[in-house]
Amino acid sequence: MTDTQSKAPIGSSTIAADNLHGYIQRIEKLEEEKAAISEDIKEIYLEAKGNGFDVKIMRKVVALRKKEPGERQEEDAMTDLYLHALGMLLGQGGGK
Amino acid sequence: MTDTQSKAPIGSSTIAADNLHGYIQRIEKLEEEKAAISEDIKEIYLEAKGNGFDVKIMRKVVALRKKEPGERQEEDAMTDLYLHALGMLLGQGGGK
Amino acid sequence: MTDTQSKAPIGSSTIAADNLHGYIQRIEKLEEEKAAISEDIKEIYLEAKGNGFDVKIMRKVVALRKKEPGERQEEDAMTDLYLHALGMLLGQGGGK
Amino acid sequence: MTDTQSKAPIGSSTIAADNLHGYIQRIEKLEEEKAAISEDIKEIYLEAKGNGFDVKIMRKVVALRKKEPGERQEEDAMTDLYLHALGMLLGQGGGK
DNA sequence: CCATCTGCAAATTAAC
DNA sequence: GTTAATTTGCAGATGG
Repeated sequence: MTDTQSKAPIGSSTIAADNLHGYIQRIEKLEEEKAAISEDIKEIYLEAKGNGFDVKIMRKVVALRKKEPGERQEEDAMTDLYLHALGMLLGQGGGK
Repeated sequence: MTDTQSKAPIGSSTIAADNLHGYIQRIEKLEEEKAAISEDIKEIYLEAKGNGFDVKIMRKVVALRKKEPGERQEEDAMTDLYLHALGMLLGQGGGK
Repeated sequence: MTDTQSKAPIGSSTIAADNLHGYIQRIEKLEEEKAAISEDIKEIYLEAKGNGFDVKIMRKVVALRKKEPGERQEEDAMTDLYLHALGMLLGQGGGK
Repeated sequence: MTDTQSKAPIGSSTIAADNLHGYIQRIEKLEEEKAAISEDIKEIYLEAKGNGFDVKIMRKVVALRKKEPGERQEEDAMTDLYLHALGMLLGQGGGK
């Protein structure tokens, strides 16, 4: 197994540079797509605004709907955590 | 009364609610796509890392390429100016 | 009123450089203090751990206590927002 | 059995709770101080901005000064290497 | 237009 | 050493 293959990224060969190029290009492509989507979202908000809706509230609603499921998870995690702590206080294994 | 028809969700709440729903759904769909793309980007960085590249530097490179050359130079010049004012920048050629 | 006084920070005079120096020094001083406090906090956690407590849980508890008051505010804000949205749907002022 | 005395909050929950309380209080006190310092720092940046300095650049400068010179050069060299591999870095002197 | 605030992305740091 | 969590910096939006 040669050095070129195993690890060394740049400096030893142009293969590494090609790889880097590939990675960067793929990333930049995806970032463009992401930016385009952000644009689309903004346009929808504008359209909604044009139809009389309140953009700020809409954003809040979207944020809320995104959070709701996660919040339950967080609560569960806290419950587990408290149970764990309780177990510790009542004499279970030496607190880690 | 033209107000009801022409512009507003107001007054005919069902239609308004439907429209709102539509907007929200379109937005949430797009946000999902955006999140998926972010995931893809992260994976590419991971893959690159697995092949020996330095993720932090790659991010830096991507950021640099995103900036207009002029903007970049301006920022660099300003930074140099500040460093110079502080008595740093003793002539270490390296400059990023 | 001369240029030196009004705005231009660097390039025109050494006064600006001195000011910059002062700002940076004050900032760095404060950041050191901040880092020292972070160290102190870490030590307390270690001490607690040495006495059998679970550091991860303690961190969660501290975080929770920090959030609790704010969460009530957030809930209130959301309630207001919903009331507002409801008002909008029922025919009150044209959504901005 | 010395365990109860020597090490653990376990088994004597009141004492443990008291200890825990003490730790939490000390931590919260320190975190308040830390937050206050962060506020002070922000104010200094604001003040500098009011006197014509560029906050973003100042942050950059502070970050640069925090890094070991060697580390900094290494990072810069690596960035150059990557940019070079991508065919950029055509000789535009400015480079920070 | 400036300042403040929220939400997002990145970097640093801690836990495993 | 790698994932996960806290913290920090940045950008866009909002209100004065």
